[in-house]
Amino acid sequence: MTDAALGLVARRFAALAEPMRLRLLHALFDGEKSVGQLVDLSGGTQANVSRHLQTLMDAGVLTRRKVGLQVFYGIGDKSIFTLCELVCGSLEQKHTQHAKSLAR
Amino acid sequence: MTDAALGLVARRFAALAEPMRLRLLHALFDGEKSVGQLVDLSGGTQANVSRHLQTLMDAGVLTRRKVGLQVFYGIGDKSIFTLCELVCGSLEQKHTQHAKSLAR
DNA sequence: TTTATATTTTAGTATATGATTATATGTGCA
DNA sequence: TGCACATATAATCATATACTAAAATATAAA
Repeated sequence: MTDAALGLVARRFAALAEPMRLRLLHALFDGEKSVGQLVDLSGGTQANVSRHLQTLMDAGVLTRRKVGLQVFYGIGDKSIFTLCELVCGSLEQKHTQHAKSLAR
Repeated sequence: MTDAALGLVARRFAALAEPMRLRLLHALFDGEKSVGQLVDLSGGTQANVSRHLQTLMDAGVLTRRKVGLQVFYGIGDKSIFTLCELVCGSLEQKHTQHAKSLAR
């Protein structure tokens, strides 16, 4: 593992290490949406949503499509789905284990 | 997706969003190691390695076993393997695509 | 061209986090 | 008990990043 490779991997994970960005990704799971739609869905401010979308773009996670005044973002890297599923699954498992250990 | 859940997932990804921590995890892929061994393998300082190991512990990623003076850490959450493989695979793909587009 | 709309960018501030140095804790052994 | 070793913690500083408000850009329509 070279330093460069480790840096790239870290950057990819860092892109996913933010609740608002995860919320945006989650909103994109069922297809691409405009910035305005994402603002409504996420409840964030327009500027903040735009900035987070840019961060995700830089990380190579999203696609971007301009249509008139609007910009549509979508999930460009399908590994994102599996990544989120894996983490959610692992956390759920921990959660149920914890619940069981309390019930015992 | 609740706020709490998003926070947990973000925290998990944040644990992996650091080159030094990835280096430590990589060193643990073939089995548990003592802090001293990890210091040697990673090239970091003792204090820094210890701190990062604690961060990974807090994230629920590692196991910890004390033997005499030494403390052995290991990978406690197997989803880590798949997570790293997925990201590496995705980045490799991007890299080769980029190389091909240059050669074209 | 003017106006309105959607998105991006910039500047500033607050907070979080990583690295370093020094110190503390804990454990085995003489 | 006292010393040596392995690891952990504390304090500090520097850097990175998130959020906010304001201004800038870009495009469509009047």
